[in-house]
Amino acid sequence: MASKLKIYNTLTNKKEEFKPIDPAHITMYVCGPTVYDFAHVGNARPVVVFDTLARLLRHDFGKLTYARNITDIDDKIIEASQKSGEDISVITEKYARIYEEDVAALNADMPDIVPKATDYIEEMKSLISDLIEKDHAYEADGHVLFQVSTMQDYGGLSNRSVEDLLAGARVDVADYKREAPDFVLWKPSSDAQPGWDSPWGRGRPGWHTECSAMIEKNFGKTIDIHGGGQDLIFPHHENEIAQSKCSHGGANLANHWMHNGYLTVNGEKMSKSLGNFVTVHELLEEHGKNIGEAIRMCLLTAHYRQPVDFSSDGILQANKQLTKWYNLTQDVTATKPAEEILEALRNDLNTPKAIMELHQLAKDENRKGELLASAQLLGLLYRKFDSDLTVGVLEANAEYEAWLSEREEAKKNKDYATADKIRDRFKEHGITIKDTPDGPKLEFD
RNA sequence: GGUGCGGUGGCGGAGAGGCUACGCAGCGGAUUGCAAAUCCGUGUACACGAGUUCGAUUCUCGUCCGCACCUCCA
Repeated sequence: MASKLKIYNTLTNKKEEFKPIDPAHITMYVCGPTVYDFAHVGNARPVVVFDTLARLLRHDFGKLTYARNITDIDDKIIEASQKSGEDISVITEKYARIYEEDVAALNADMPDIVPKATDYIEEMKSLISDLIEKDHAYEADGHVLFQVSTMQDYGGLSNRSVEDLLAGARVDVADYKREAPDFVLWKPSSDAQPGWDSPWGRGRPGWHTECSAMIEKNFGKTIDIHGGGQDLIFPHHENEIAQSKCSHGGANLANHWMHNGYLTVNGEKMSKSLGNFVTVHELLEEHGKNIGEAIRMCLLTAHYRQPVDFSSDGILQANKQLTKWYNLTQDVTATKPAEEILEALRNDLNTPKAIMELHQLAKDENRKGELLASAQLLGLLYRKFDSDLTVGVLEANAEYEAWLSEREEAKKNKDYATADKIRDRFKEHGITIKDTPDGPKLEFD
């Protein structure tokens, strides 16, 4: 299918026409979580962004293979294990499961492939051997390091030059490194640490190695799209490129590199280290699973390369809007996504514009089917309508029921003083009563 | 210091060289016993300075400010 998709490519810092290697089969890889803790809303942003892109790609091209990895071997995990006394596999399996549940609540489909780092140890080892053979890597003190200066165009993704990196080393350089910017491909493990036998002794892979190995195994040398958060541009993606290119005779690892902006809190990046994070899990616990859709909508209200500021107010506002649309499309059958929406999305995934178009469609009596189909392309309005969609709607309760019928009675007798008194009584309980054509409804304030 | 992304109405947030989205809130009105919901109406905002142009908020340069990466981080 013909598509005029344009995406911003971090490699060139330009918006470019998307040129698939094989238009009949698109390949995309996105960096996933390191599973040792709950994912916060910032971690959820790439999930939602690339899930939305995946939906568009499937719509436009038909076949897409989308991979998102799970890092299940990492120093942070080892640390967590030593702290809690739990086995590493217990920790990683637990948090991988929670991650999948949380992400499902955001209506992000499971990727086609979810490779785990520990399933690719052999592939990583052969990549490392290959790099040593090609004189791009060297062994030192139980480590294997990639020698950055052996690659001429290192730094192309993040616009850094090897000279600058050599000159600007600010951190203490480990003494086994030949040069400051060299990075670890393999590191030794103590007996207490998990490790695998290798030609360089018992050890474990460095962080960047897994993605290169997984991509090669699952897709080959070059994929269409590689995605992740902006904080991965350097050093993670830069180093992936270095490893893969040097091993593959200069072939591009990915033709298009896409990076989403941060989720911020009061203008600052949401992050573990700043402590200003909110986990998806706790939001779901607090507001119910259905709030996941509102979180998704919030994340889509800003363009993916722009920062989006997190606030619970924003989520509630999104929820309100979704409820309106659900009401509007109650008896509607989805038809086809509107051309306006597709056009917006094909322009570097302009989701804010797409949402604006949803508002327009909502105004048009004759385009409800398109509204629904378009929203679903964005991963919204996917649930069957039911009256409990509203967050905070109360369960039936004998006492409240009694008050309600008392009030209905008063209303029937035009005894509005009593009716309003009962409304005030609800108010004191933090509940707002709303008379609708279907009878009174109660909502938490 | 290097690299990148930004500064748009009360808030959120698109956008294009000239036609100045959209949502929320606000205000006015319809409707409602009153509210809620709904519907109608209502707002010329684009950091600053210079330049290019018939015309710039949109292009160029400079200034100021914010955020981020350069160390683990989506």
